Amino acid sequence: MVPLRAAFFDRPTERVARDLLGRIIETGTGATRCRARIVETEAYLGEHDLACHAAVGRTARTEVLYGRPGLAYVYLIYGMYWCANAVTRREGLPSAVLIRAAEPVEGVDLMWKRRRAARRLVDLTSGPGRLCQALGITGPEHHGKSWNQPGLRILEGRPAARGSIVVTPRIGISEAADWPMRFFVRDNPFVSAQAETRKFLRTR
DNA sequence: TAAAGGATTTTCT
DNA sequence: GAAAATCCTTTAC
Repeated sequence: MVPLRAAFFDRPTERVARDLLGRIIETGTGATRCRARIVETEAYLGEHDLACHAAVGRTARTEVLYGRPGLAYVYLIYGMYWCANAVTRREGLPSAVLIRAAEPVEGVDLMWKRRRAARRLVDLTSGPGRLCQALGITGPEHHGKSWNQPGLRILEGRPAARGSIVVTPRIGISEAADWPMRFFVRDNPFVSAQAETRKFLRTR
């Protein structure tokens, strides 16, 4: 399978977020290779977007967001979990897509080992922290690296059909004006079980 | 099923 | 010192 190239990520962030649905995220090589089909993403648009880490400007933490399209922005959340993003748009424009959920397609045994708390299959990769744990993505190992290299890749796969994609408005899940746009595959069981998503699915 | 609280560390006020 | 692009467990209805 073919990895996505930098040009894929050098486009408006919302476009990249939508187009990543159905693509294959891959970690490891040989016996440790794991693959999963991306089913949920979020768009963080830039300094003007209060939901985006780059809203605070250029700091040590946000430096990678200003980097080349196609880099991995990996950060620690709540002191415990890693979250993985793909940097979008040209160098100097700080924006990224958070990969929130995926559907395991290869290396599932290893995912079960890494996700000790998981009881059901959907617990493996339904959420940004869970996904990183299942795939073995960490800041020390992967932050600032390219998504197009052995051991850390996003492959072309087959993009999700347009009719199967749901896009939430920035205002629509919660009242917060700084809520990000969320993109996901309709009715996919791996779409994050986060309360706001469930609420949105019920009321639409 | 839902709501609440704890874990744990970095970042910024 | 508080909040954070989260997850897990416990407790309550």
